Amino acid sequence: MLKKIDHFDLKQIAESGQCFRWKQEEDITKIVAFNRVLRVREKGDAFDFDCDEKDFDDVWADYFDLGTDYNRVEELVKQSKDSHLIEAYRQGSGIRILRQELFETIISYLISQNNNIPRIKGSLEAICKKGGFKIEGSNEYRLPAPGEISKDFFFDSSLSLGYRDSYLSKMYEFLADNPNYLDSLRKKSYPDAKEELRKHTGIGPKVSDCICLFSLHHIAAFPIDTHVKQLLNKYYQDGFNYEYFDGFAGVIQQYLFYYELKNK
DNA sequence: TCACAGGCTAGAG
DNA sequence: CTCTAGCCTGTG
Repeated sequence: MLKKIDHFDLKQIAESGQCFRWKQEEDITKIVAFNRVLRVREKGDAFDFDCDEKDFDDVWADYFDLGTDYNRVEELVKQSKDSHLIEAYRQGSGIRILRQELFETIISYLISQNNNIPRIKGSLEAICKKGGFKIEGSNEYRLPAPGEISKDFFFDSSLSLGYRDSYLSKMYEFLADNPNYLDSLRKKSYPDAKEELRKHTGIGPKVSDCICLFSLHHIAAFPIDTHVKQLLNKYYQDGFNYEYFDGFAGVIQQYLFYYELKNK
């Protein structure tokens, strides 16, 4: 089905560092999420999604954050008189903050610490394959759920997790014992969710913010990793005006982050 | 060889 | 409270 979507650029989103299970296959972007596989192809000024209307409305519209008014973000950026941000926005205005599945996001960002993107993707892929749960009608595997794996599952050097293996092991065990935990997280405010997530071994301020932003959609979250830290020192020596972007700081962070990586 | 990669923990001060 | 060594592993 064909859809026109504003502020939507597949390449920019794929390279914005939110998602580790998007794959580029020639002119098709293959998205693995919610235990499904979605193929998208650009067609002129529209996008061709290989799903029906109902699937799109039920699952993907929310995933792509179509309910958020990115025109308002655009106005905010343009009125900011922040020349660096305006340039960053010019190059990354097609970025959206995805609403990703909570469990998978927690696992992904536990792996992400002190790590690089290819290795993060490789670890996730290896975990999914080792789990062995194939997604119907595709060659992709879904992430095994808590309770579906053995106790020593992650202590396996072929997964390339390094010291993060015990973090994942603990998280899986915890969630298997606390089946309502994720729902309770979804109901919390941004500060409460951030604090709650930090109680787990392996989740510090940055990882917690990433989960809040890229899954729970707390747009005020502003994850500070090594690149954002550098960019803040470089362009915002007098301090970054978080108040001005109140409620949208996370989107702004994405524009700045994307620009920084792209022009390095 | 060595730093560093989308940080965090644990322990010292 | 703040500060930082050490941590798995792959890459250039």
